[in-house]
Amino acid sequence: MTDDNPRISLPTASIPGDALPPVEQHAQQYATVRNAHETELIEDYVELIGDLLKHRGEARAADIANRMAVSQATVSKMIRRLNELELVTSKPYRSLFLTEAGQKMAETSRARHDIVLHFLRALGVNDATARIDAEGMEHHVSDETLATMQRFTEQQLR
Amino acid sequence: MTDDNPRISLPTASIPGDALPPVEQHAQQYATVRNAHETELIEDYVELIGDLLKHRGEARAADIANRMAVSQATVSKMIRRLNELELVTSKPYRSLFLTEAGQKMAETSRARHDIVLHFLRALGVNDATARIDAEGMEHHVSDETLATMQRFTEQQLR
DNA sequence: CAAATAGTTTAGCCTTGGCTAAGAATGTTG
DNA sequence: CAACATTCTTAGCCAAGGCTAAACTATTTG
Repeated sequence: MTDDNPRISLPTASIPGDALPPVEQHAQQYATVRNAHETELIEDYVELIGDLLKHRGEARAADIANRMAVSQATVSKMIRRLNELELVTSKPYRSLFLTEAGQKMAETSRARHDIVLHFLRALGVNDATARIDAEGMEHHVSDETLATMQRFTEQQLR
Repeated sequence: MTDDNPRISLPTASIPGDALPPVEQHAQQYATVRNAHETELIEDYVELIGDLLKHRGEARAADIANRMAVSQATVSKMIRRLNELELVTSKPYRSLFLTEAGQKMAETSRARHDIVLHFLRALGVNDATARIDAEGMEHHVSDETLATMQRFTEQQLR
C-alpha cells in the first residue's frame, strides 16, 4: 500500500483546493458510476419502449433502432436480454410490451428524466442542449440531488 | 419506416406533456451519450493520474487500482491503452507520467469535475453525495450547461 | 394472390473493460 | 544478502454492446 496513511483526517467538506478524498470514498465514487453504467442502457430501452407505447400505441424494433441510431440487429439482441430480465414480453415479429416490472422501471426513468430536463431548463439551458444533457445525466443523479433539483425548479416557476 | 410522419411539426421547446422528440433529435441524444461513454473511462484514468501526480508526486498502478476499486490487472491493461493513445508515458514497474496531451486532458477533466462539484454544493447537495454525482455527471454535461452552472455557483457565493 | 417491400431475427465478428491466477521485478528487512 | 512482501505484468477467461450479412416473416400493392 503506497497510498493514504490515515494519521491525518480532515472534514472532507472543507478541504481547500480539493485534495484527494480518502481511498474508500474515492473507490465508492467510481464503483457507483460503474454500477450505473450497467443498468443505464437497459433503462434507456425500457423508458423508450414505454414512451413509444404511450405515444404511438406500439413499440416496434425498427422504431427503437431509428430513435437510438443503432442497427436493428442490436435492438433485436437487446430485446432478448430485456426478455430474460423479464422487463418486456414479446412474440416474434410483433410489437413489444412491458411487464409490470418493466412499466415500473419505465415510469421511474421517465420521472427522473423529466425532473432533470425541467431543472436544466429552469436553470436557463436551452431546450436542445437540455435534452441531450438530461439523457446523459439522468442515470447519475442521486435521489438527494434529484429532490434538490425538483425543489429548485418549482421555486423558479413561482 | 413505421415512425414519424413529418406532416405535423411543432416547436419542440413548448410541447405540453413532453411528446416524443423528432427522430433525428432523439437519435442524436443517444448518440451523444454513447460517444461520451467511450472517452469517459479514459478521462477518469487520466484525471486520477494527474491528481495523484499533483498530490502525491507519483502515480502507481496500485494506487489507481485502490482508488478505482478495480484489480491491478485491469489497471495494467488500461495503462497499455493510455500508452497507445499517447496520453501517458511509462517504464515497466515504474510510476506513470502524463504526456502533453495527457496533461491537457487531465486539466480539462479536473476543471469540469470541479465546476460540477461546486455547483452541486452551491445548489445545496451535501458533500458526499455531490462527489458521487459529480463523478458520474461530469462527462455528460455540455459546455453550455457547464457555463450556466459556473454562473450559478458564482452568483450563489455573492 | 404473387411479387415486392419492409420489418425481424440469427450468425458471427469485433472492441472494451472487467476478472483470476501465475509469474516476474522490485523493495524491505532480519 | 537472502527471504519475504509488495507491486506489476501477462495470459486467458467472460459479458456487454456495437456491427454486417443473410435468411426469414409480415405487409402492402399491382
